[in-house]
Amino acid sequence: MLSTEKIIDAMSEQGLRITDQRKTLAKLFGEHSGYLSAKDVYEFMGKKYSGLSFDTVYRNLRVMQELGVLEQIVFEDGVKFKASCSEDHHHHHMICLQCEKTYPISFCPVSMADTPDEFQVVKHKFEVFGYCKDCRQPADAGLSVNPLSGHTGEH
Amino acid sequence: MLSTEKIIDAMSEQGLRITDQRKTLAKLFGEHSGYLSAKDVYEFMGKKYSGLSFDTVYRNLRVMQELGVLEQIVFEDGVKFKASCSEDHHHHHMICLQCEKTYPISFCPVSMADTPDEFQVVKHKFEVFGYCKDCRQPADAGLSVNPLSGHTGEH
DNA sequence: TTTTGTGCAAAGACTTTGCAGGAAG
DNA sequence: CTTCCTGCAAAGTCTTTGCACAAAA
Repeated sequence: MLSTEKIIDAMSEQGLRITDQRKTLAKLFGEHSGYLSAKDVYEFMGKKYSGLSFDTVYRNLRVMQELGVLEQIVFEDGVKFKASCSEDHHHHHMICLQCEKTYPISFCPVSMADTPDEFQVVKHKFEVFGYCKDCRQPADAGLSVNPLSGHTGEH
Repeated sequence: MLSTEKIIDAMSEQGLRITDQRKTLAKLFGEHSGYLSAKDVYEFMGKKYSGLSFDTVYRNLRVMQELGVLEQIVFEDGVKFKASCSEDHHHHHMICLQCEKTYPISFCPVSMADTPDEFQVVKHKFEVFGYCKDCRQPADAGLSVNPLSGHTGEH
């Protein structure tokens, strides 16, 4: 994941002005490895900047995403952001349903899925959801822990 | 994919009233194998029902999704619906970026991704995007056709 | 001092909710 | 004839845009 400094450097190199708010944003994402919604970010920033407006948060999130320092993912419950991965090789993720931190998976299933030749593969998505070691749930919490019985978006 | 009749039967069995609009909805999803947005559905239904209101479309889509006859997926550009899969075994999908039809993939990568024991796997998502045989794109259309170079949401 | 960022206000897109009349069973 | 469905109107949520002032380089 990109560090606070790398985020600031990247913004600076692209000619963006390094305002105090943007420094704080860089720090937030540089130190928080989970996903954050625009509202999360607004609430966090609001603690420091009393007159903060929502549109500036949106603008900065968008600028940072377009610049490539933030990744934007659409979850069922809305759009969320986190610092881009610094790993440069292709990989996938485990995502914790509690803290929304991500952990890399180096295995890539695409070559093993026998997609017929007449289907032109462009991109793919492989995500494993569950609870990380810090957020373990009781086994009987009503959620299956059998990897083959929990389904999301695979239909 | 569920047929028009199965959709209607399921709704009827659950005590839902089979109105003309709902018959048309069942027919739409029973015969269209791609994903449709609420707007798509509204526009289609609007051709037949002049005084149609958006909220009724939303209500019916939600009811049908909660009943299980429709599947709802969040794409980058919004929420979309299609008839539920009738296949009862676990599978994944190839999704055409042009027509948004889906094609089953029986291979499931979860067991092969070496998720550490301390990560409690709950569910997973594996989707392959591209162009189906009816929607092939020229190879130089600016989109990679290399399955290993196209990335979406895997970071 | 020039260019970009910010807050404010407003609007826009999408979705949900309360209500009263109308239709299904 | 009872219950559910529909359209209408309104409101709610999330996000974007235009403008004038303020701040960065």
